[in-house]
Amino acid sequence: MPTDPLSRVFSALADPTRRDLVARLTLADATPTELAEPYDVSLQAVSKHLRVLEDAGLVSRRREAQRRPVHLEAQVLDLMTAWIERYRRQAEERFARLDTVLAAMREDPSPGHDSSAEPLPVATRPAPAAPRRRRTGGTT
Amino acid sequence: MPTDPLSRVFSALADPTRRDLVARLTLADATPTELAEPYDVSLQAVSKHLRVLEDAGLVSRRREAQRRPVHLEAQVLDLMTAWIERYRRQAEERFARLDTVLAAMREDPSPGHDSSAEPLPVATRPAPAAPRRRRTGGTT
DNA sequence: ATCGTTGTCAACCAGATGGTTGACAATGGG
DNA sequence: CCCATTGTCAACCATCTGGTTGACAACGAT
Repeated sequence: MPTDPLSRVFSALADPTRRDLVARLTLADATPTELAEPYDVSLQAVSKHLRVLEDAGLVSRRREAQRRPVHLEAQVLDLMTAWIERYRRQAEERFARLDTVLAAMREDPSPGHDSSAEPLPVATRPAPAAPRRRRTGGTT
Repeated sequence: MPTDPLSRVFSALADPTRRDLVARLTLADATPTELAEPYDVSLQAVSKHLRVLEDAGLVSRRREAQRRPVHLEAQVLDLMTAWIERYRRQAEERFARLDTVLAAMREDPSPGHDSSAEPLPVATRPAPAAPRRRRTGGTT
């Protein structure tokens, strides 16, 4: 229930219909009936989808006579972009670091370290708690 | 089942534990046991999470003695970024267009329009109350 | 005042999801 | 050869999800 915001956004966009709704709402606000028109499901179903999007902060609804136009709140997308980019970048850096280490090893092959043959001590270190023993690693 | 790739990726990242797994894997490959260590769930549960991530193409597993190191495949993140950015940009363009229209209206207040107080006729048009037919039953 | 249109709420159902425990496959160390 | 370690598979369970239908709330029109 009190699912964190990021989970809600990802979850909201994990459905093709909801992604399509978002896509269409980038073009213009629209009412539930209009939004439902192209799909082969009941208006109620679409209403539920809209609720999910609203709970995720992706859309807002205002009241306007009988209709309730839905409006896209695109800023929330930035939340995801931020997360994704952060870790994509981090993954890239890891590769860069790994290259560096490999290069260094090639130049100075002094593996005087414990025989534990940790091949990529910097970039590959997994977790601190585990009985790290050796990591019979392939040199990739 | 044959859920589309994008849905699988979004869905995979809609879980905090799985996002954390991804985050940690940006730092280094790791085995399931190592990955499971910080969480308060069984190894089997983590194994399931990893399967979800694998099905989404976010990680790969290789075999290495008894262990199965998990490796992050960060490219897949680009899939999401592409989707998000596309529609974020589209939403922005819509705002830009809207500004243009508003500016034009200010310069050339060609009124005559019914006083229907539709403040944003172009970009916001939720539709002219068209006699949209009801969603007659199933298009099997 | 009543009716038609629009949309939400409620109850219900089938299937997916996340967790559990127990069994067992795979592999290297003794 | 046997066993300990590592991880997956299988069955089971509770909950969430997306869909349905039916009722009804809100509002404008007549």
